[in-house]
Amino acid sequence: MKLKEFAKQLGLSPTTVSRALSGYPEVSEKTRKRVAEEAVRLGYRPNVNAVRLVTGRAGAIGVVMGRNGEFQFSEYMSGMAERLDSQDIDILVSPIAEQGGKDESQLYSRLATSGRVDAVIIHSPMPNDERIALLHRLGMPFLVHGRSETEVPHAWLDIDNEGAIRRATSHLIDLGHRRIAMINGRAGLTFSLHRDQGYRKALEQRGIPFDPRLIAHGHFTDELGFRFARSFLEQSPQPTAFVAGSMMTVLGVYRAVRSFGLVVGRDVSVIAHDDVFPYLTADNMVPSLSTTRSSLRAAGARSADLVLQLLSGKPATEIHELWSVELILRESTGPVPHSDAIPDKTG
Amino acid sequence: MKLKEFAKQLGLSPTTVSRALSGYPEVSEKTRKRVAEEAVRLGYRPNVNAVRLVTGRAGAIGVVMGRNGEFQFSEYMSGMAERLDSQDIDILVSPIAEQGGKDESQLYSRLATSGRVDAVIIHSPMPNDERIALLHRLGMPFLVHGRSETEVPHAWLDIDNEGAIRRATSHLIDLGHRRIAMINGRAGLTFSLHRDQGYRKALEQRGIPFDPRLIAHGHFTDELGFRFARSFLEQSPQPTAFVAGSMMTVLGVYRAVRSFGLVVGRDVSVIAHDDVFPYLTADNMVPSLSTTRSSLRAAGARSADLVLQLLSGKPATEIHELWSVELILRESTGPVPHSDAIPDKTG
DNA sequence: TTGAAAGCGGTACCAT
DNA sequence: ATGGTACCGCTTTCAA
Repeated sequence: MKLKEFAKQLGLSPTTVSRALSGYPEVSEKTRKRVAEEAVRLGYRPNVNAVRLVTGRAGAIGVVMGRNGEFQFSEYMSGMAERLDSQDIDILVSPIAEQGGKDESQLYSRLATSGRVDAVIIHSPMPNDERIALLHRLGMPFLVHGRSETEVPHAWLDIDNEGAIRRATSHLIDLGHRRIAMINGRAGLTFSLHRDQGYRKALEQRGIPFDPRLIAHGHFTDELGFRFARSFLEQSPQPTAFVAGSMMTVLGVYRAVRSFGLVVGRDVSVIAHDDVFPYLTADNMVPSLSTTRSSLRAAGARSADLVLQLLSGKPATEIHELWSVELILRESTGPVPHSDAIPDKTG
Repeated sequence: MKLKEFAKQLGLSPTTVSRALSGYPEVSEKTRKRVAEEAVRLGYRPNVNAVRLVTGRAGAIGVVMGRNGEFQFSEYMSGMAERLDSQDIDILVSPIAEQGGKDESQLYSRLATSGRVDAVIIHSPMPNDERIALLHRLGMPFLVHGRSETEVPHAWLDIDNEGAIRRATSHLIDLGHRRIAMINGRAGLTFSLHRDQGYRKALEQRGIPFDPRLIAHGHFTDELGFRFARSFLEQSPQPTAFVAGSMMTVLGVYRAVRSFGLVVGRDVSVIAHDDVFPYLTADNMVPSLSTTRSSLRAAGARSADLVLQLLSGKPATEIHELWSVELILRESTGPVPHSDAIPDKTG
């Protein structure tokens, strides 16, 4: 059913019908109501492609997905979807090309110039991210999930990674830990850097020297969690605590600790960042896991909001949101067990 | 840059340029090459919305995401994205409405009648799935990831869930297990039913009575894996083996087994279905986990292929693909330990 | 308050 | 092999 046909059935002009459906004020209330009812009854829906062509709006937000299907992705997307449910806006997931390569910028150029999206959301930015410069140059509105340090103005939503890890590390220090190992995300990404900084600042505050042998970077996988944790535990002296980047990482860390005949929460403390997944929860781990927590789903929902604001004209420079992170202590963190623990006297 | 303007710069008509870019045969090779080069140089890209309007094709495939961000989602999407990378086809993730409610059918109607997608992919179908009837009625091409038992003709790609679980269960029986617990997916979904059938057939073949107290259904979460496994282990006699529906489930199962002071692979055997995730692997579990394995990423890629075939005119009734599943034995499965094991003499 | 008509940016039929 | 032009289905001036 097309507009013209639908209008004819109502005995109105396409113009009036279009206006009625779009909520223009000059249509009489009576007419508007009748049109709305009949549209439902007869199943009339505007052809989105015609609307998009004539209005110049795509009615879609682009999300570029990393190559290796990250487990965090669906949680974030669910949040976005939830928020956009009421709006008539689509989410476009882009077949992504190689990491940071030429292909990737081509992808963004294509997205921008072909008019299939009104805005783009970028994930896992780097401090000096090319994509940000590129999208800015192309004039495509975008939101950064995470942050960058580039001069280029950009809207962003991020969690306080530095603060979260600083508090987590400080807490471990308070418990008497001195050799604290850190299993962080991929090197070079802003959030990994922020977490590194949080870790180092906490040590610094207490005058504990930073030991590069106690820090590792890589994807958030069970396997890397295990391998890194094992290699740390092979050191002498052993670390007595771990700060892990994700729930998946922690699975590997727990296994590694057990494989050394040690007990998490007694011999070794573990704390990790939790993005809150319905299928894997910190409370249910044994022992239950102390975490820095921030809902990724909520971030997705809020991201959708912010993009909408961006599209309705709010300047990118005014869209900066930093979320604080909860620190939730459970059973996986405890005092240093051995007599060689040096109680802290400075704080 | 618009077609008209671009054509003028080349000293050609819009018609010729359009044809050259779309690879029509009647354009001279020389012209085609020049047009292609200049398009890159001047950055000309057809406005997709204009193209969509005039051709009637949306250039997008719709995927409806479940409400609760399932962890499998990103893996499947990655596969699709990988496959569609070369094509100029978008993936539209729909803000999903309630499970099977009116909202959901409205969502599909909207997708179908508004022309934003050329085809839709349906997940987690039920034996008599309303969505299938609906999409068929609406004339929207669709692929079912999984299967249904409806009369309505539909294209589908599925893995052999029944065969996989039958083999897994048979293997456990071969090892001497008689009380085998099954933690399956959500009740009512086709794949859960198929797995139930595989489980029951394996028992039947060996004359082992089916005990409804040994089967449970629910979401694939760590927590449910734990709770179900514990409640099974509280029974007397205890089950000596578990068939689990997913990698997340198995995390809970392992924990539950340990909480009873039992050892997986010695006191209790465990086997699970593995969709193959980069972040959580069967090989790395302790003990390593025996699995029925099938790549969800590959399924995503193949799904994209099949949808493309569907769109190029292949009848839905000719698109039926059933993938067999690998059975991979690792350390989590072993013979029944106790003397009360009754060796099987029938097979 | 309503309607007529001019596009939005392409594609593809019909000529040449 | 190339060009002129009538659409695709809708929004939005402009006029009534």
